[in-house]
Amino acid sequence: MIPMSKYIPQQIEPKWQQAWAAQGLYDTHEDTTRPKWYALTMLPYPSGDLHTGHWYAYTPSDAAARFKRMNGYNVFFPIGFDAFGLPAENAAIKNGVHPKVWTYANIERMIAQLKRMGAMWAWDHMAISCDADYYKWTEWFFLKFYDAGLAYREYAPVDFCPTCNTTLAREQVWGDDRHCERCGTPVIRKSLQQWKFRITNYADELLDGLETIDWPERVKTMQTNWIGRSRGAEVTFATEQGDPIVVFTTRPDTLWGATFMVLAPEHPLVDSVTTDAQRAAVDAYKEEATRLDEIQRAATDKEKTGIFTGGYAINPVNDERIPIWIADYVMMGYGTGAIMAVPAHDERDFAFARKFGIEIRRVISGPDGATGPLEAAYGSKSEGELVNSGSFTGTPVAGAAGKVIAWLEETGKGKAATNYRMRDWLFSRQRMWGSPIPMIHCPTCGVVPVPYEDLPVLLPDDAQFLPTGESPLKYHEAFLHVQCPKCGGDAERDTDTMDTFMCSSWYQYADISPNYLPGQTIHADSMPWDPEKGRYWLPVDQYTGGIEHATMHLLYTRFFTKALRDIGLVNFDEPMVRLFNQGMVLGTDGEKMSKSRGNVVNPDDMVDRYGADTVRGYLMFIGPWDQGGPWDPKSIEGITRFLQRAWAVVTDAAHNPPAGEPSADDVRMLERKLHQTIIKVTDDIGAFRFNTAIAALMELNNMLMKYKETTLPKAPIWDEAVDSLLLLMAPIFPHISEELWHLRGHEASVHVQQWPQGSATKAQEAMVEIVVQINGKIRERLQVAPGTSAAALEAEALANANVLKWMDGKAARKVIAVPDKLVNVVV
RNA sequence: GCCGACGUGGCGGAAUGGCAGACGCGAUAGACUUAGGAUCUAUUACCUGAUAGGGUGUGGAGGUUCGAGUCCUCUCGUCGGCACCA
Repeated sequence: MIPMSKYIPQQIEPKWQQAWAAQGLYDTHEDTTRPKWYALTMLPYPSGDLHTGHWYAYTPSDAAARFKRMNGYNVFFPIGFDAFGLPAENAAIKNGVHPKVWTYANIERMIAQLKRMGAMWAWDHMAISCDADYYKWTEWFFLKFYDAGLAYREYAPVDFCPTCNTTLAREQVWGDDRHCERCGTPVIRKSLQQWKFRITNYADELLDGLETIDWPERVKTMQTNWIGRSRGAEVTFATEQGDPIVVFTTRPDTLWGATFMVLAPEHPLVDSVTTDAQRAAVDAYKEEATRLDEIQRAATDKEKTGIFTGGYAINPVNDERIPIWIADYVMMGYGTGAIMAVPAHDERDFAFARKFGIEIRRVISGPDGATGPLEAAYGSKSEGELVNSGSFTGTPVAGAAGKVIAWLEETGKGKAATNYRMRDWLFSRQRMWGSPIPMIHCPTCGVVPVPYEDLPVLLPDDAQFLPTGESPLKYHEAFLHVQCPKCGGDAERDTDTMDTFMCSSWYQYADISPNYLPGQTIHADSMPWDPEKGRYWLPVDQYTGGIEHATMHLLYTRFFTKALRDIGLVNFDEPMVRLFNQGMVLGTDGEKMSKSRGNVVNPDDMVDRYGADTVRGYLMFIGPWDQGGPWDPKSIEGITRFLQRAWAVVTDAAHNPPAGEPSADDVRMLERKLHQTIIKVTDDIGAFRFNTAIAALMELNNMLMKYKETTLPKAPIWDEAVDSLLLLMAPIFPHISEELWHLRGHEASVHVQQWPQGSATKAQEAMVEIVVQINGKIRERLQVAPGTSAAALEAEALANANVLKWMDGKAARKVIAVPDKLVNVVV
């Protein structure tokens, strides 16, 4: 007899967490007899305080991992820290503590907080990206990319955050006001020497690969937009002097409508095409364009400006002479920095031509055959046909572009071309707390890579942090000065560090065997992780994390994996087979939790009060995981009550059983409910629908609660139901289910048990209720055996007195009968 | 401007085209209790009605269907992404 007792999570949770750790219950072992499952959640930054958002990201993914494990998978579920980053450095400047000290203190604190979640993480595989034996490999990857021609250094205008005092990648500049993704400050433009990765080499593959992975459509759409592939043609115009000017166009079918050409103000041919008469005005315009920042230039509602260069270009399709203008609506950074302007069929060119009185020549007829003057640009690609277009006149516009491209290629006037919106990944950061870029600048030899054998380039532990806005590495003599590996002469190290997205691009590989080959000399042909373990575990089967990384981390890590494949380190194309984006848990007021709003819910307080199981369960109960939702301080009580009732079901039942035997009907009813619950919970957890899984668990428990003082607990089905309930609860509520499992006399952990098998036959209702509708309105309900045929249902319905009453003597015009569902009589 | 997601009780939410509102919170009434912000029982979309019953109802307007929260068209609103990208 299980003694009656009370559910006190504060007693059982630490007890089981310690027991699990002592037993090594969650240690990872390769095991070829079971299918592997690599489950990973985006690693946290060690800010020093775990917030509710972390709980919302991690505890459901833990439940999903536990579920997989109980379903026979050998699950690898690592945790670690994405530990480089600016907050550590800012703290150093403020408090004079080295970022390393600050970071590792935070990590220690956060590990303690994370452990309270009761998750099944493989702590023996924890990777920390600021460990020297981790960033040794980050540097190694850089050198491999450099050797493969994927890393290059370029002097160009770049986005710079004046608050973070560093350059940013385009992906890290957000919103209409072009602000810094991490601090919100609007960025400024600076021209600097910066390191970039040729992610654009993989643009097509990054786009096409989206079709092969099971990722949310939202992320795929965002990446598709971000990559921004557009297909068209490059057409070579010529200046009157004979210099070629290549333009990119998506509408080669409108070439005959080009009435002028526009160059970006920065275009290299501007000076040579400009006539002396126009030179002063052109120079003034160029200066004005440089002065305007990107935001002002990019404002779409801005009035078009531009100036005639005095020069002319020859349109290769008809040898027409067209004026060359410069205008800031043409960007040097996209396409070729030059366009053919077809005002009749492009909105922007139309506005420009209207303003400056340039000819608008129609080369596509309207859907009605109209060829008259246009009041607005007509851009249809499907309706109308080409007019005034030489030998192409009369070609339907649908498909015309392809025909024109073929002709351009035949005649050598142009060729098919594809352009991308995405740019190369600028990853140099002018900050100290990141992985050093292992490059040396030698006055004699130029830029020289650090030899692989000399890795890692270590960050100095004695750097001085001053509020100058500049990296301490620039002033650290011991770090800075180095002998050139090539000529042996005095040289300097690169003082930029890598974007932390470089570190997080490969943590899924680091986790396999963290800090691989610690302290050892590594070479160009070394392997950054244990190859045998890698073959077993990779790639990641299920990745989870926030959508905010859609065009940053989630794009970079895909690029990284494709580059590793081409270098020969992995044999797959995509790092994460499946992705799930959880939503955001909001404050009580429905707004994003923030200190300034004062709506922050501290998870540690909640765990102190309710226990981890309640917090876990409540977060999963709020709503669909990908939707997020507001924290309701009252609603969480419902989960605590549920757990208390589950406790009561186990500990109270059959203390004072009434005399007699349980009825067969009751036994059957409980069996039915049990199997319905198993089927529902299995489906739901498998699809991350934790909210409805918990609702189903509550329903089963409510039934057990209702019958616990009856004779039913004497029946074997009772024990089966209670044990199954605990098994079904185990992924979401690991502590209480473990405690109750043992209270019921089981020896082995609930978490190593087999997931219960639901039986559709046993879940079948004895009688089903058939709704009878007259003209779609419910008028009667029939109890019939499941599977009763449509014909039998129809007969029974039409014989029913109440049905006949509502039919009001009219004949049935049509009867729809659906077995186990309904009968609809149309009169 | 373009693309995408989402609009259901007082609240969070549930519903393979087939009984709208599961489950939970809150509320109301009752039981137990010295007490209750504990626990248990019952009720709880709205209108009407004493009950039975009847009617209405998933942002709005149409449509498809025997039948629509679900599918289609238009529209309003909220949120997100992209945007002088040629």
